Amino acid sequence: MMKDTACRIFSVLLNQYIREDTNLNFLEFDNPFQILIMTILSAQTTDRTVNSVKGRLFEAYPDPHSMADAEISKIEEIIRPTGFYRAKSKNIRGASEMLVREYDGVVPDSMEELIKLPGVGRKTANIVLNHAYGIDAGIAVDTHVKRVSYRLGMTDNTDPDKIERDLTALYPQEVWGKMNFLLISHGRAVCDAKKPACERCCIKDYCRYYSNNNFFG
DNA sequence: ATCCCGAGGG
DNA sequence: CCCTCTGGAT
Repeated sequence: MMKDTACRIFSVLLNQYIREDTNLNFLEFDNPFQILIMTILSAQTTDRTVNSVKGRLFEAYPDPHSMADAEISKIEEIIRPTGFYRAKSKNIRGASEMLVREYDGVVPDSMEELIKLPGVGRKTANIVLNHAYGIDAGIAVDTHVKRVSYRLGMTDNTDPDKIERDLTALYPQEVWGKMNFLLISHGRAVCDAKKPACERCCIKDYCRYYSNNNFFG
């Protein structure tokens, strides 16, 4: 794919997701703690479900200090709809405690330190670095990024490391974090693995999967 | 009834 | 490497 096509896809997606007002907290680069928590919460669920609990959660526990003092059972009650709620609650509380104890309540800005936090692996850490700090941490290739970028034709490979290289070559560094978010969101909301909603896809005109009638072979 | 696919643990 | 955790979408 040509770089100008890739950049066109980026701006169409960005406008679409700003208009839909979904998960704008991921695009705000000003609250690393809430970005971290939202990212942990987002595993194995939908944007809508996460958005449905974030108000109550952050109203009760807006920062690492209050979250570190929270009753686990109270966190569980709030985030239950997002699934894996016992592990997530324990991790969210544990991470908050570690932030208070070891980092003065400040979310660290390096991969090594982030992945020490409970519930934070390389994918989550990567997204936090990109969205909370705008730091060059490459592009985290999860299955959504893999599927969407492959369908669009941004890569011809299914190896995550190769896909990351292809995507980072296609986009300027200052856009990696946002593009990473947009590919994941689009993969969840529209470009479904089994039943992609191509009729309402804002970038279908750029998609080789769509133009080939949802078929590769 | 089945899938989701990240993190952690065995 | 392989398994489990969960509610929600389908």
